[in-house]
Parts: sequence; C-alpha cells; structure tokens
Amino acid sequence: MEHLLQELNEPQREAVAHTDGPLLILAGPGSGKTRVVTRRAAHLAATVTRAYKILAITFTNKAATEMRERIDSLGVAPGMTVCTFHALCAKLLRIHHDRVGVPANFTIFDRDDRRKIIKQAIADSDLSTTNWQPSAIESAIGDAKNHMVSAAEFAEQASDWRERTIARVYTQYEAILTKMGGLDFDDLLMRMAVVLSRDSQLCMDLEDRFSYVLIDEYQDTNDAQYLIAKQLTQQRKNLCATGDPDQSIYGWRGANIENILAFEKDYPNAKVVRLEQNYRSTKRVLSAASALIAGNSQRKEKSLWTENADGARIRVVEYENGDEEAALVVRDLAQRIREGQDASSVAVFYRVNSLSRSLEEAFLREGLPYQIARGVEFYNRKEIRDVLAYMRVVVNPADDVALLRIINTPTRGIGNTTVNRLKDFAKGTQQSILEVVNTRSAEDLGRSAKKLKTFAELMQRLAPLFELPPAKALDTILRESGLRAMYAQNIDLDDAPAGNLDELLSAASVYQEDFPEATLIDWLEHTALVSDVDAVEDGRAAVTLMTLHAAKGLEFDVVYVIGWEEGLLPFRRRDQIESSDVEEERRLAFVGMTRARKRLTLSYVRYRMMRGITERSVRSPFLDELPYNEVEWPTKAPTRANKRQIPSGELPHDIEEWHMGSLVRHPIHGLGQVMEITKGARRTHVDVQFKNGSRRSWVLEFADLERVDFDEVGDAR
DNA sequence: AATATTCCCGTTTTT
DNA sequence: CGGGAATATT
Repeated sequence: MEHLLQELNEPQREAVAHTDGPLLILAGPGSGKTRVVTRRAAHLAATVTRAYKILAITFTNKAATEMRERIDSLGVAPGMTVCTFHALCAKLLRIHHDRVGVPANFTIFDRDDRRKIIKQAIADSDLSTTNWQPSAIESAIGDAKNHMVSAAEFAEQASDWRERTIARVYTQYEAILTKMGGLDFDDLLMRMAVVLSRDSQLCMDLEDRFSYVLIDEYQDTNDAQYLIAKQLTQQRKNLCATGDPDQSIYGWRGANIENILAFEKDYPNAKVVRLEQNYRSTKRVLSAASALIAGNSQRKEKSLWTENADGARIRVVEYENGDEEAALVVRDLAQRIREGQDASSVAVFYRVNSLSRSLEEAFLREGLPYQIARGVEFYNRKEIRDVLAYMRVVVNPADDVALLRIINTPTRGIGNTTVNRLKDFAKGTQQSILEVVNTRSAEDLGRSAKKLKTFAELMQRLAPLFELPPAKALDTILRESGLRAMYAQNIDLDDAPAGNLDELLSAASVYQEDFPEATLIDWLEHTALVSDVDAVEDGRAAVTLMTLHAAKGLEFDVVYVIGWEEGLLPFRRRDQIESSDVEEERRLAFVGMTRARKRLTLSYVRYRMMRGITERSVRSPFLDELPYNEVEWPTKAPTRANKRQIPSGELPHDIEEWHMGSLVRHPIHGLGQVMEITKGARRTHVDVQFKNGSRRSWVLEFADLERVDFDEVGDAR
C-alpha cells in the first residue's frame, strides 16, 4: 500500500494517511484534491476497512464517475459506494420506505414536474398566477425544504399574509405530491435528513453499513446535506470533508458556507489539512486570484503557492461594446490557436448565459469550432420525456403529471375538455386520473369515453412491464404506445427524435448489463438523477464557452473571462438595491480566474447592451483589487482615440453614485465637474462645468463622460 | 389539433 | 433583444 503514499507533498500525504476521526481537507484550486481523496479512499480500503464499508458522496454524477474511475485505477477491490447525495438518498428512501412513510415505487419529480404541480397548487388555492408567480412560490418552497421546514411548520411560522398564502400553496403542493406518490429533488434530501434525526436506530445501522464517509465539495452542502452527513457519522465521526470555502458559489441554491467554515466547531478534534500548493497555474495567475479573494472576510485563509513559472501578466482589456468584445476576444484566441494552441484548451467564461450569443456569432464569423456547455438537454427532449412518462405511469399509476403528458400523446382524440373533466373528477378524492378513467361510467366520461377506454386498455397492457428489464420494457412501450411510429414520421435533419429514442434504448441496454438485477424503478430513478449524458464533450477540438458556475472544477491553458462590469460581475439585479452577495460574486470571479493554467484575459466594455437596451457601463470594482504590477492594464480604448484610461482607482465607479461635485472627463471638453444632477423617472440629466470654460448638459446615459478620481487629477500616471 | 400571434419577462441551476 | 409560454386563429 506504500504506493498510495508516493508522489505526494507533505500535507497531501498527511491527508491520505489519516484514517479515523474527522478530517477536513481545505483544498485550494489545482491542489490535487481528487488525487488525495481517491488515494485516501484506496488507502482506507487497504488498511483499516473494506472497500464496501466506504461511502463517498459527491454533488454531480460527473464527479462521482470520475472518482469511481480513479479509485478503480488504484487497484481497489470493487464495492465502494460512490454516488451523489441525491442518488444516495433515493436509494436509502427506497429501501427504508416503510420507515420513512413513502411508497416503495415513489416517483422522482424534476423541476418541470415541480413547476406544473406548483401551478396546479396555486390554482387549487384559488389564487391567480398573475399575482402569485409560480417561480417565486417555487423558490420559497425550495428554500423551506432546504431548511427542512415542512408545510405545517411553514404555516406556523408564517407572520404575514404573503407567507400565510405561500403556506397554503405549499400545503397543497405537498398534498398533490403525496397523492401522486412523488418526491421532488429537495424532498430526497429533506426526507432523509428528517428520518435520520428521528430514527437513531437507522443511523446506527447505516453507520454500521458505511463506516467511513467522505464528502466532496463540502462548501456546497445545504442544511439537509449537512445534517445527513452528521447523522451518518454520529458514533465514529469518520467524516472526511473536502472542499474550499473560496469556491462556494451556490449559496443562492441553499448551500451554506458555514458548514465548512465551522467544521472544526462541529468536530472539535478534527484534523485540518490545507492543500496550498498549486500544480495548475502560473505564479501570475495565482497571485492575481489570491489578491482578489483576499478581499473576502468569510473565509479560511490559505496561502496558495506554486513552483510553476511566472507566466504572462494577466491582461485586462477594455472594449467599446459587447459585439466588439466578442469579435476581438475570438480574434485573439484564434491567433493563439494559429500559433499552435490546442483549441480544446481554450475557454471563455461569462457571468450570464446571454453573453454567449455575441460570442457565438463571432465564432461563426471566424469559422472557429466552439462548444457551449449547457447541461441537461438529452433527458429534457420532448420525445425522451414522452417515453419516460409512459414508464412512470407503468411504475406508478398515481403519477398524474406523467399521465397527463401521455394521455393524448400520440394524439388519440382526447382533448382539453375531456382532460379537464377528468381532473375535476379526481380533484378532492384519492383517485388518480387513471383510476377515474378506469372507474367512471361512459356517461360520466362524455363524448370521448370510447377513446379513453382504448387508452385505459393500452395502459392495462403496459402495466405488467414494471417487472421487466428496462430495455425490454422500453421497447414494448415504444411499439405499443405508437410513439415510435409517431417519431419515425418526422425526420428533421437537425435532431432526429427517432435517433434519440434509439439512444435511450441503448442507454437502457447498457444499464441493464451493468446492473442485471435492476428493475424498471431503478432505471427510472437513474434517468431522473443522471442527466449529464451530453454535457461537454472533452477531446473535441473546440473552444469551450460556459458560465462561471459551469467552469468550477475545470481547467484550461488559456482563459478569457468577459463582462467585468459593475452590475454584471458583481451581479446585481436591476430592482435589487443591495447587490446580492458580493463575496459570493468575488468567489465566482476567483473560480473563473483559477481555471487558467497559463494565460488569463479579463475584459469589460464601455457600453453593454442587455435586453435590447444599451447602457453605459462601469468596469468592475473587482479589477481594482488585482495586484497592479501583475496586470497588463488597458492603455487606451481601441476605438476611442483620445480616451484616457484609469489604470487603477479606489473610488467606486458606480453610475448611481454620481452626484454634484463629481469630477468627470469628456473626450472633447476635458476635465469638468458635475454642477447639477437630476434624476427623472426614466432619464438622469447631468450638467457639467468644464475646466476649459464650456458648460454642457446631457442625458447621463448618452453623455460620453467618465468619472475621475480626485487624486488622479494631479497624478499623471 | 396544429400553427400563428401576442405577451411577458429577464442571474447563476450540481440533482 | 429573444425565448418560452399563454392565447388566438385557421
């Protein structure tokens, strides 16, 4: 087992060699975390325990797969459990369904399903979706579940009318879920956390089953996940948490950075290992990123260092507008690629997806291959969801969401009127829609009674499929339902649905081979929880475009991060006075920067068009936090000859902080002072007295003015 | 029931 | 400006 401890630096070795008791691995970017985690798991399996006693939990399937593969390659006996939090909970809830109080065949509802049910719940509560936005209610409920607040508790705590109303919808939402035998993603975690806190015997049994627990990306855990981890390791405290508070970027999704920050308080005798040596980036990249993140107060300090080369200075570039930015960034990276840089090791990151459009156009114009990393897709395609809906009803006939999807797909003459009638019959009863169809008389069902009968017979025929292996069941469904025929008809060259169905079929076959014992329920669960089928293809010779969030965990030789502007990089919603969480935004910028191995370019524009409106923008204050000498600052605006740049500034550049007395600069009139500023409902006017004697006024948005810091006027930098 | 039109809304999104 | 969804049209 000595080889597991080879080729490690000192803290890495310490972490790998640690066996019993709590361990916190604070892993800076590029510090070899995965290597340490996998080695440690292998080491445990070889020394103090057996592989099947180890549980490794990740957040994404991708991470789980990678970890599993790397552990396998270390020559560990098979049997280790490596899975996502959600998959773990789904499995455990399924096994212990009677103790939890959920049906054994519960369906996992995804975001789409959830939205539909929420709309239903809003309607059931006699509210209009105009006044009560489904998305707002959805996030309120999701929030509650992240904090393990049940509908009843929510209602109890509700202090105003709005909250009481949301409580009503939440209650109704839960009622619908229960009736349908469904759990949403948040439920998987919440139910598990709740059952563990009530059932100490179960905790002990599970701790017996999994003696060593390892959690990756611990900074991203929410309250439920935190509790699950805690309860799974109650007796022996064999919890190893790895992560980096500086890379916590999912606070808005319920992740609680305190979980990792307070780890030592939760586990007082915890061993803490800091992985600070970086093997990825140049010294310049690292010091710039470090300087930026030092601006945060909520952190566990690390001093990142590297033996890598100094590297090129970080470039900060100013462009006139988004189109120019896109065009010139693409031209710049095209040049790099021409010089021999591999396109697949080049990436462009942005804060919001909308910035990808102009980039895409630029890539197309330049004729350069690119790929946009957007997850989901495959299992979200209509044809895939159609088939899966059939399977869902087969497995769980109470699943009305799925049933309503397929009742007229392919079209079989069952229209809205009929469907509404069915819904009415089912409402307020414990009957599912399918039961209504099966039990109501022909008179009740109305004109479409015959067609409903035919449909009911179809479902009757499909019902026994639930005990068949997935591929076989899938094939039968495709044939019997008429879906295959339906999709065989339209052969769009673009994306052939029929081909996707075949792909799904082969995925089922592969699954079946991998897990010969698996049932349709397992396969369905798999499809609900594993959706990264066609995420980013690596190895393709294309430049990668993605959001900063999506970039976490990846690395590229050459990185561009665009849109370093006030309101966009520390993102601020227009209607929000407070910028949401500047520290999290700074971490996001940090994550983006630390993806770069060799070259890093940050850009901002003077005018940014968003939602069809062009607005004057102010460069991100984050740029001012970068170390002055490590950065190649913009010298002059490329298309504005006589515009002087401010290389660094301490004062905020926020347009909303313009007030009387502000010093400004105009390309023609030169230096001036704001004499008057009037905020109208739509436009803000400025009146400026210039040093050269002229006095002018503009609408601020269109004024070619730039704010100047007081101490820069004398400073001829 | 399929298609055209208008309307609305706008950050990130591991499962 | 542009996508998705609700609504109107044939």
